[in-house]
Amino acid sequence: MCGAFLFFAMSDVLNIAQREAVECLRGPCLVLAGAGSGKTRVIAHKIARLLEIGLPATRIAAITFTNKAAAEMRARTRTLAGAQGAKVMMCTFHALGVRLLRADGQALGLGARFSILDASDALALIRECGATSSAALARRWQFSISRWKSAGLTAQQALDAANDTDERRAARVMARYQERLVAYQSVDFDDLIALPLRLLRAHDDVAQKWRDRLAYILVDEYQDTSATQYELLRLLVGNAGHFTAVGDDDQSIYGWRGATLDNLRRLPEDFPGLRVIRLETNYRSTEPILRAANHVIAANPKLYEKTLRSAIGAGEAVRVFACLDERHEAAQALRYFQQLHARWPQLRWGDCAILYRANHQAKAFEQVLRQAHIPYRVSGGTSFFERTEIKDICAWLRLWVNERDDPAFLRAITTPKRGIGTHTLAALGALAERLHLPLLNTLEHTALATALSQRAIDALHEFGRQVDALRAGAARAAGKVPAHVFLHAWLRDIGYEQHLAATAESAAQAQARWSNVLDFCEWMAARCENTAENGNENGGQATLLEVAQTVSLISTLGERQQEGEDALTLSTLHAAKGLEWPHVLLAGVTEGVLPLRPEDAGDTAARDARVQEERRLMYVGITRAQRTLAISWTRQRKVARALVPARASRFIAEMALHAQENTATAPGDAKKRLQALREQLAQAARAMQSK
DNA sequence: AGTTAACTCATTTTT
DNA sequence: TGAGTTAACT
Repeated sequence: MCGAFLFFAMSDVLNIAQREAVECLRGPCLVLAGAGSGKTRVIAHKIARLLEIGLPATRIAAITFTNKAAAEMRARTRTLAGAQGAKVMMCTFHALGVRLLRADGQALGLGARFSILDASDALALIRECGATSSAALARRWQFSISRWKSAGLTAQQALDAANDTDERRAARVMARYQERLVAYQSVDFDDLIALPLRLLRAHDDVAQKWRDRLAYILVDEYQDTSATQYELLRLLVGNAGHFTAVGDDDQSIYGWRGATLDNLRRLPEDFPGLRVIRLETNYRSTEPILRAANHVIAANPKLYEKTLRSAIGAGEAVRVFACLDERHEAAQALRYFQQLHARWPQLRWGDCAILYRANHQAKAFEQVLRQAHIPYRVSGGTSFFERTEIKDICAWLRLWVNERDDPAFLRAITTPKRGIGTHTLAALGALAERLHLPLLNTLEHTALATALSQRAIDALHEFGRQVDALRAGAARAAGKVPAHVFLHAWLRDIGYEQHLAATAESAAQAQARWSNVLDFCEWMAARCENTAENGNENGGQATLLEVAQTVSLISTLGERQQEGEDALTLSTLHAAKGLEWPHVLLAGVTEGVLPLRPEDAGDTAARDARVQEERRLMYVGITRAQRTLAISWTRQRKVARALVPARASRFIAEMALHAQENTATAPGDAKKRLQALREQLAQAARAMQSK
């Protein structure tokens, strides 16, 4: 029985609900896809089906939240539908926004060659506009500005609506920030949603054009959409509403970033013809794990009734560890995984994960794992594109694309160092301001001769020449010279490797950074080669340019080195969404940690909302586990600097483990079950091979 | 420009 | 408590 189910799960045969979701090809469709219920499979099959009934690939769009998800979807679709599948537009909401703005931003006064500021670029600019040295204050402003923008407010409207001096100050910072963005022809992440929305609202012809172009839209992780994204979506699908939204209200964990379950609530009202299809068969986890998950989430109010059923069947009971403190917890965790390993020698560390609420909780685990020589990797951390060397290169690319990007200019002109200091830049800045010109266009101005030494002027001219070389070289190279050859030549020209050698703290660091730069070039070159097939009409000519224009939207370079590596994963619950492991330990399931300080939230309603989202976080954590799940909590927790007594999270009680836990299966028994499970897996694998 | 000393802030972070 | 960042000094 189990073997049959596993075989079924692994093959690409759809179950009844999945088939229903795939065949619902006209009008609005909501697929409520529980954890592990095969939603990516459904999306890929649905795209294949749409192509099959004759919809051109270029008229289908599949929208995701992460580039990783988009890449995964593309791979799955390509497998199913071949080259046609690869031509479907699969991108993030933000990348879609970029396309809309590049094509039609003119209507808003935005040229096609705008720069995209990532979160840290934007923060730096905001800080400058507010003339503050406090990072915390700047971050608060950024948060306020982000909220206002997402609500579609202008700086003036924000100022009018401001209630206190703090808000008024933030609104004034926003006004300056917006002016600078316009001057620099730059947009931030929020603009990538807010501006396309404004565009489509204000220009019906543009909206109509895109509605005609995008005949069918699929949205993944629909529960994570914000109000703005929903509005954009509504304008794009129009009244006919040929779309599929795939999501799970129980896995909505990004409320603090503007995601709202209202979008799920409103869907049946806004689209009366909505078909709602539930995927409730879970192909990932054993019964005890899903029972725990179902029990926990049952404590939340229901938006859509849904219960996960395991296709895998019986398994080991969920285990709970009470620990004294974080160190003890780490020691227990280590012992637990070592025992698993002893019981099951073939266990790979890559099959194991420790999940927790906040990043700092990783530390204790890292310590014990390092001591025990167990390989591990911590998910998250500084993303590839946040690294200085990559941001340096990106500054040059931004400047190449957009000559008005002064922040990029300032970064590029000082990396590598070329004897241009604050004095020279101040003179340049003053002149640029007087002439209302971008910094790049004042380099050659004769007026500089009076203020600066010949040496400084020569340095400026040399920089200008290098930027021109990048431009001209890129134009000539387009389509002829492979992108990486061109990029390497250019890096040599600006002497970037020497710059790294001169600025790094050690030779090893310089080497590591240089290899990151080379990886980055390789990555861009690879993107150039397949830009054409990613639903891009004007492929060929300007591809390196296009890649350069969108690098800000990417945070990771993809998993390459991890392939051969067998390491245990340490991850936050947020970062674990969408992933799965055979063996999972949920750590720090302590009241006050998960749920995290519910008493901090304002009134009762806010507190309830907080606990509900934390409960969904717990639910996400539980449903990451395939075979075994363990939970640990500590009798102490840190508040500020002090340790205070703590108790088990309310979520542990809600899991209703008593029956399973107290009659915990004897070790021998558990061993047998695990053995049986493994045999079933092997059987299923054999069955697939022989097929 | 580089180094040290003080200061700040601590939840999650797809783009 | 401790890391990470900034500011000031050399």
